[in-house]
Amino acid sequence: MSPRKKEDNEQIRTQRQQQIELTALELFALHGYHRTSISEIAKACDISKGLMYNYFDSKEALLESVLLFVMTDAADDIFNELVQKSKTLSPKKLLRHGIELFFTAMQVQAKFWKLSISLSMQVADMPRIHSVMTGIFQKYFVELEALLKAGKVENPAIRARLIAAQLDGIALHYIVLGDDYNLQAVKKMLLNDIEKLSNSDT
Amino acid sequence: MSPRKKEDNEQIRTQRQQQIELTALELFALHGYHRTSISEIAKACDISKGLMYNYFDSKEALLESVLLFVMTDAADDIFNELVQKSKTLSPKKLLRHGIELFFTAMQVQAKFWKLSISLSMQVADMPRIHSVMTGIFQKYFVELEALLKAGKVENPAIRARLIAAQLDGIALHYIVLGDDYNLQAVKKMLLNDIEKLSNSDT
Amino acid sequence: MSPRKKEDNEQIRTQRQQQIELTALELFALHGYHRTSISEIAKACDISKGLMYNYFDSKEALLESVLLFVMTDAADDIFNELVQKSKTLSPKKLLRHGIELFFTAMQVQAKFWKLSISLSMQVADMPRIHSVMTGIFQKYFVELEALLKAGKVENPAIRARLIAAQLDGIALHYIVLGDDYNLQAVKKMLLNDIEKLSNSDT
Amino acid sequence: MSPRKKEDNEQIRTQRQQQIELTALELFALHGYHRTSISEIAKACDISKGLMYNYFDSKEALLESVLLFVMTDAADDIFNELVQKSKTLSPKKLLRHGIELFFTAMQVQAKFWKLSISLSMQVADMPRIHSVMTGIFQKYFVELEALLKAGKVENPAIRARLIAAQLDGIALHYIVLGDDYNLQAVKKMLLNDIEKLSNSDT
DNA sequence: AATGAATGAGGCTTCATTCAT
DNA sequence: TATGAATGAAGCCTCATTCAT
Repeated sequence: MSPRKKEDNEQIRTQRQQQIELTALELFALHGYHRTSISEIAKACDISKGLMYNYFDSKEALLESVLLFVMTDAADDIFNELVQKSKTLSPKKLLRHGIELFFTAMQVQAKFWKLSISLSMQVADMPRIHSVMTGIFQKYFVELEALLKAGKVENPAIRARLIAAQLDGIALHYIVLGDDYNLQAVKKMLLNDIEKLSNSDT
Repeated sequence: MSPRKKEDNEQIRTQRQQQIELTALELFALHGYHRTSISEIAKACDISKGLMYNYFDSKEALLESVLLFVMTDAADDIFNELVQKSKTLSPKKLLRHGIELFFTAMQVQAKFWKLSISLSMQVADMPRIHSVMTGIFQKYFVELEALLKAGKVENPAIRARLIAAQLDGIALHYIVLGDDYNLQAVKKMLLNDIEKLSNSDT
Repeated sequence: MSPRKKEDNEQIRTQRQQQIELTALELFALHGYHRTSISEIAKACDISKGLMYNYFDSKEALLESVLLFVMTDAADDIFNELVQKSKTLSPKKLLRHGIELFFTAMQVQAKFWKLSISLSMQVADMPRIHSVMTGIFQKYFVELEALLKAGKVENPAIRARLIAAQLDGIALHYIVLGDDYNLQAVKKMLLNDIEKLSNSDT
Repeated sequence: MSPRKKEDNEQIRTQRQQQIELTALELFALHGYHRTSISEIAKACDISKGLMYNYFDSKEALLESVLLFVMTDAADDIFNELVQKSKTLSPKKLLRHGIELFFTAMQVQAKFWKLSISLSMQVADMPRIHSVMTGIFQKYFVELEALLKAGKVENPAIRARLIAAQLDGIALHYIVLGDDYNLQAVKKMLLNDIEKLSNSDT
């Protein structure tokens, strides 16, 4: 009945959607959400403006999609790898490894952090986006807390928040200051701190 | 023609300018830079749109001015108070006091943080703003470093960056999560950590 | 290749076309011609947008078709019923019956009236639609005139126009004011007037 | 203080507003509300699109303004003249005169009628416009009712609705059919009917 | 016959900025 | 110094229509 086969269409849709999301992530992260126009994204995707609305109901819906995409596909990577390793590594080493992953991701997936942080400041007017953002942070806390609990760290809930804040703060400074920021030295000291933390608990 | 003396005029000018900056800060922080129009600011100041351009060349120039104002007048408050106290308090107590000031400021001057952080993400396109922002952070690091050096903390330069990151990370989470974030518990643990840090140095 | 016989195909085509017209009438009347999109109609018909153009060359052609359909199939109902009754009823009773039919139709087929009237105002730009509309009115006059002539009413041509105007005016007010309009009282008085009219002619 | 004097500005505003409203009335009536774009109106006024929004918050607000303007400035003319004459004419002659005024207005102010009628069909989605429209009709009924009551016509409330419907129906047909509609003959018969109506009440 | 991805023109609206006064 | 009318570019979004399959 259908001319272009159904699977073909579905594939086209999926590909296009991902293409738009990736491009939007790129541009949102680079210039910020408000400075990036639908036109720009469409042009970067080499499609018409109108087609954007075949895939996303509005600019805000696109943003939401990008955030969810990034959260599930990108942020999860760290935790997934940790989950894999968790079978072989001790909690202590796992935490250390997790932090190292964070530093790598921060540099590699700078886009994600930049977008997340910049958005997190201006989402009061966008309730759906705000709830996605808080979801990201809360999940982050919870997973870290589980890791710390496994490592028998004292007061893991609050400690998780402190470590998360530490990491996000570093990311923030790194994003703003770029290579002027001595990331390696900071990382080294942080790992050293964490080491002591675990020691003091054993 | 001009019964008002020159000095009066200059004073009025300065006051107006500050009024505009304060209003802009308020609105930029509340709704974001892009969502705040010159019209809104003018209306909130009870002056005409045209007059705005008598004081600031452009919206971006106003933003720059706001940031500078905020950096010199607002952010300095913490350090100034610390400088005052530095004559009577030990470095250890001074650091503790500084952190407590930070937490107070974070809650009281949330506007400033929100604006600063959100802007700091999107300034690649605004070089002047970017350089103001990096200036803010660098100054922040340097002053903290001096404090730590006085307290004989090891490796004060990097430690200063870590503490600053810790604080900014907490601010970031607090801004995003609001009262869902257990600020008091975090603060308590952080102070405890700092305490140990200083202890290990004595 | 085609196991379906030709006649079946034609039947399907005709059914589809009517289905589209009916759906379009519904939606045009509900939201207005301009606020109803081809997409909406297609979705309501559970067919694709593309297929719409297999049946109608353009949105305007669809409108024209809808109007013609409505004129021939819907408006005629009143007259057809009258024609049926005309064999048994006296002209006087026939007129009375016709008016009662009109009131019923106005309430039951409000869609038709709403669409017809609203379109009739804006057809200067749509000559084909305009000619369809004028055709509807002229036919209406002529049939009413015949009825009046049979009833020996004086000056039936102009009287037909007056009665038609009376009815359309009532419909207009009823459509705008809805149930705030005292339709029953108006109907009663109108029938009474008509009664007198016929009386004065006997 | 003010550069261009306040009165000047007010005058400019008033003139522009009226100019826009008049132009909009013209175009809305000619092509319908939905087919008339803000762009077109602006162009016809020889001003920028942007300026339109200095005077009206939205296209719908402009429409509302046009309707109110037309209702108070145009529709009132008939009643005002009647009020003037009411001191010298008998109610019977007054009604006759009113109807003659209506016919004149219908031809002279065709725009108003066309707009009103065409809008009245499609305002279900625009509550503010709908309430303006119903207000127009209700006022119309009430004033006519008062006139009839003064003329001691039986059941003036319903009779007012019937006459109003009669007039609006004639207007409707005249608008659609234009000069094919025998307006003079219809008018003559209508006046004759009204004459009888009053007679039968004396 | 049928689909729906894709286009592109056009619609409404906002807003930084200019300028006559 | 001060106003606010005016501009024009740009933004988001809708939709009739086309076309490859």
